Amino acid sequence: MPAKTKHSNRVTLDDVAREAGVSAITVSRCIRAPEKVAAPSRLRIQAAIDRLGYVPHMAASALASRRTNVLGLIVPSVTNSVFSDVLLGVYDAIEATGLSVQIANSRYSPSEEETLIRTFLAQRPAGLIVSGVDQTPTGRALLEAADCPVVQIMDVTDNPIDMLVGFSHFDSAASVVRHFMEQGYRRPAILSARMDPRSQVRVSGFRREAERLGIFDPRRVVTTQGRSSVGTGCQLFADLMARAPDADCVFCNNDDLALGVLFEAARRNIRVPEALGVCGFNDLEISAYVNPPLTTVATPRYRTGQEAVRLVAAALGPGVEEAERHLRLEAKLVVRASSQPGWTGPTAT
Amino acid sequence: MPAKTKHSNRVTLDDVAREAGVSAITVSRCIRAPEKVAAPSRLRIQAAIDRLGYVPHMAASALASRRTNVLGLIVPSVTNSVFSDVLLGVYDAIEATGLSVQIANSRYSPSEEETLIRTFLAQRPAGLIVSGVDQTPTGRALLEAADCPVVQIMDVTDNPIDMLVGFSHFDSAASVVRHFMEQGYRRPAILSARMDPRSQVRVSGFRREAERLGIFDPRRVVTTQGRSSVGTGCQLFADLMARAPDADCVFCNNDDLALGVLFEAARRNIRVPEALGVCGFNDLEISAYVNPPLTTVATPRYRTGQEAVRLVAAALGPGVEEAERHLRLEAKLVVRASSQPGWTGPTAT
DNA sequence: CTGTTAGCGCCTTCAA
DNA sequence: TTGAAGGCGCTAACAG
Repeated sequence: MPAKTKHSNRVTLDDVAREAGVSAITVSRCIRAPEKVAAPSRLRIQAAIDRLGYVPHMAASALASRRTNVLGLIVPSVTNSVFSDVLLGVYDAIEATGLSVQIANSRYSPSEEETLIRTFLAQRPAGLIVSGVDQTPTGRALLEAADCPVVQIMDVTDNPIDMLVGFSHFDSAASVVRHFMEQGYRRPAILSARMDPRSQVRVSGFRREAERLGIFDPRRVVTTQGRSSVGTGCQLFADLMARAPDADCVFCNNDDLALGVLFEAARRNIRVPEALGVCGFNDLEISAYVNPPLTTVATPRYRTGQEAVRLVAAALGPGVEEAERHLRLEAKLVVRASSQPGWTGPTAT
Repeated sequence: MPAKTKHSNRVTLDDVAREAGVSAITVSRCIRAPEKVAAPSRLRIQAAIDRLGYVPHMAASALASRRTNVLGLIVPSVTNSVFSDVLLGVYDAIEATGLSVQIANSRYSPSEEETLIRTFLAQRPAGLIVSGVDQTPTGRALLEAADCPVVQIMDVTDNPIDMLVGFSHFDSAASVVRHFMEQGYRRPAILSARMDPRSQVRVSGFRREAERLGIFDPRRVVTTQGRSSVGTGCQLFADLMARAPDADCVFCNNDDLALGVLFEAARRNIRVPEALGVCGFNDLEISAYVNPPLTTVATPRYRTGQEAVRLVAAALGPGVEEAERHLRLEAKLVVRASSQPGWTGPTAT
């Protein structure tokens, strides 16, 4: 039998095997489970690997073993710091698992998300993490049929696809309204950009609670389709002042917007929190340092990423208890000066 | 509902072929180059694919064709907005290419980066984008030996590995010193956190230019190993005030730090820009909106991501002209109120 | 335009 | 502890 002709100059398992004087499968074992290979062989193999600069071929490995170590992660945005914090949690948690993350960006588009779900599934991922609970029907069906663990994150729902790590946007928004009320504010406004499903839920949470307390006024709801940013916050606040100058406090659907409101209010010499209470959403790092420090809702973004990975890893292992599959985290109101009229001026932190 | 499924009931190309009454290779062609398949067959195949819910197996495809469509991207941080903007550019540019991005996070560690280079190479990526030009010798050797296009981004060097898209950190920093000088400041300070290679170059750019102009004072160089953040900016500024209260302007190695300085200065009733000129680096979105608006160096992050992908795509196609392989972008000083003593108070934007 | 023949590089199974 | 045989699902290179 003629020697197999090699069409590429790649170093393969066979090359290493020959170099080490063992068979290919032994090299394979030596890489995946070194303890199952005798020490002498192991040493020779390792030496051969180093000498030849062997790098395993993942695709071949995936094909033969029918599994990949790819954890797919679909987020609506890579720039939004909300999701970059989730990423951080994911990356930190992934280390212990031997999995590798692959991020995809749906740009807040359900149909793009569906395409990405397809793409990921084509790679037979070890697991999949998707953002939110509002997949398209087809996307949902694909995920339900997927033979890998699936985790929905950043929101809660009554009928998750598989596993879930999230918190209630509705409740968070409602708690902000109550906080304003407790601080003595009576004419709350809400500012919101890009109306993705979770933003919408926050808006309705705000509305419901305000209605319940008898302090809702539709004039004080200002939204835009544009993406959320500090600049948008300035703009929306200007719009609000034009439409409903009587507003005495404002819930911004995220911290970017709230920061914009703070800066714009400063320019207009509107005193926060005396003349205007401000509350954001997410608790970005900067929010604690602006003047006045921003009251906001701290969302468990890092932890969400971490836990999602943990759930996938657990599902890949022996068995998961049903109780573990749905993790409802808490988003906590962090009260700072921007919503406390009793505040007395800038102080060093 | 998920997991634990027996792994033999996958729909394969053969299943589709049988269903459509053609051979597997025809189905394969129909997916990759529909125009090379007769219309009737194509219709039957498409119908079969839909009926069976066929999803191609990437690993098998990669193995057989000896190529993947994975573009590996190694960044030192996923949360740093500098890199998330690069990501945005990458994602926007990738669409036209049919490639798929895979991000890895080196956490500013050269050795982690080396590991990631190995991991990526194991997947036979279509291309690789790495941050900076300071890979470990081994990492560099791996990349030089890689049989795929490699792009270094966010910095410049005389001997790039392969292709490059970046700008000069040294020159940028020097231009900031000159700007301060022109505005009448004479005792410049520099604040810097996490001393990654690019930050270091900026510090030396600042130092050299200040020395050249005869206004350098080592007391006014304040650095820390911690990661850069708004809080760190507050802290470093406090340190500076303790060490060298005579400083009349400060170059912050990035906008996070500068924002912290602005907020901390406000708390200390230090007037910017009259008593203190402030300049940041990167031009984050928020910097234009704070009070006073922040002078900073606008770095071409989005474009860097875009161009890097374009270079890879071009290298994958027919032929690239040598001239195209090294792209030196420009980082531009954006002068705003925080460094212009002539500024007269807050104004709406 | 379509099919046949061979692998791609690795891992599973089973035997030694 | 190690090895031999076979195949994972797909595609390059040729025929037809």
